[in-house]
Amino acid sequence: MVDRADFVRKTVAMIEPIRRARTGERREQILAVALRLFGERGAGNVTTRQIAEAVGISQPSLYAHFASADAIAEELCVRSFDTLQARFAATAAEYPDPWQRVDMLGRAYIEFGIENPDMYRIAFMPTRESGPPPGMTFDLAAHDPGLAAGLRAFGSLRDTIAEIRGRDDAHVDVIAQAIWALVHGLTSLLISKPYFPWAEREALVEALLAMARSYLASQKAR
Amino acid sequence: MVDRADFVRKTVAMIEPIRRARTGERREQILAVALRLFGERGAGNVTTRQIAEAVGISQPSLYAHFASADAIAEELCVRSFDTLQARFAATAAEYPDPWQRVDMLGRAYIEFGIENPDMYRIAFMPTRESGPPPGMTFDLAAHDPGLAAGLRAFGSLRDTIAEIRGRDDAHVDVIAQAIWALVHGLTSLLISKPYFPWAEREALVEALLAMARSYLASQKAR
DNA sequence: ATTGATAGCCTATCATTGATAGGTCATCAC
DNA sequence: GTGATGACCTATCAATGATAGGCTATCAAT
Repeated sequence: MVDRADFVRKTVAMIEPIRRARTGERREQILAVALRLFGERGAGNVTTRQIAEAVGISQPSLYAHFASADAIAEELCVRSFDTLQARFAATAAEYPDPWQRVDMLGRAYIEFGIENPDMYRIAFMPTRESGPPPGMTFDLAAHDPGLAAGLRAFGSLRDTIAEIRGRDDAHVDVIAQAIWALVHGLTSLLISKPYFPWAEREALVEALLAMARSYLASQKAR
Repeated sequence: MVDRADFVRKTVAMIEPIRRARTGERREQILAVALRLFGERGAGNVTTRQIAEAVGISQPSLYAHFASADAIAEELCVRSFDTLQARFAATAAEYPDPWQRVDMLGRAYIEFGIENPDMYRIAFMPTRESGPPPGMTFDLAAHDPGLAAGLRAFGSLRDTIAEIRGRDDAHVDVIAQAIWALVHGLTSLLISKPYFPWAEREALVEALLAMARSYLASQKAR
């Protein structure tokens, strides 16, 4: 199987004139191919050899462009979450009412996760626990780019909660993190258990966001 | 490294009289060792050779007791969730008031996840999406024992919601699943992002459960 | 045009991993 | 005893991520 693919690649290389990709060009090509394969077979079922074959280069050549196999997934993940951030920014701009905005941010988040299950999985459902080695609690982002990208998006939610609760409220972080947990919970379950007999998705989303709303409302009344 | 461990095992085997474990005995021993190693290094960082070495047998011998490496983790996972079910049953018996019971079930769930991060990860944060092959939507449990075990526990929550909302309320499933998503969200995030600057855990738990409570209360008032 | 450096690519090869094949032998029921 | 069972072993696979070391297309500076 691999030998045959390798044979094809070599044969093509003999017939076609040798053309090398320009700096950065091949790198983008690898990312594009990897993204496609991730979508087709799931991120966990794609090997470096499959990527290399699809690109048309040898497997070790990948390492000239990326430090490791994970680095490829990581970069795709960061880029993917940058689009979430953009979506959040657009949503925030569209809904001046912070109450409505929280709702729409939550929906955008869940939607993003469902549309990009592989990227979401890499960022927030890692196999191994991520994070810096013990004793290094600073610079978390450098050790978990996926988290860093996700959190830039998370900022929009936190700002909106601050707008509702007042910027000085020490509870803002608690509420923002709780709402994050809430939307993450549904998103990750829908991704990891697609065959579960779920209730209608819209009803679930609405119920969860209603929980957040009624909590915020009850807190406001105090 | 492996050679040395192998040498030690062989030497011991030469000195000690050959003693074979009785049927079922070795199997339990393997599970116990695997559980310990999972806790020490994380479930994803334990290899079959490490387990075999710790048990004192050769790596292929594991396959006389388990069909695959995953099967070991799977069995531990099922057993682990059976303890959650027991905990749920005890909690349900202790709190006759369904409102209070929902609260305590949620707390028990989160606690369980934090105390058994590896088992929780295996059951609800799989690397690949679980489920039956396309076209086979029945008998989900047989294809995902971890989920099956978890859902037996989930039943307690659903029953409690039914007690609050009335058994005929079609919304019971939506609410129960939403609350499940809610507690799962916090649990999985605390497990996968332990280094994140979380707010105080108790405040987060309380905020999330308060969200569920105020939603249930607002629904009741209608 | 020549040259030197950069970088893209290759072949060969590792170590590690989960898993299988086939044989040996302790144990136990009869 | 004796045969069946099954626990165990050695040898060996194929697949995977990764590294070592060499070749050469490309391009800027001379």
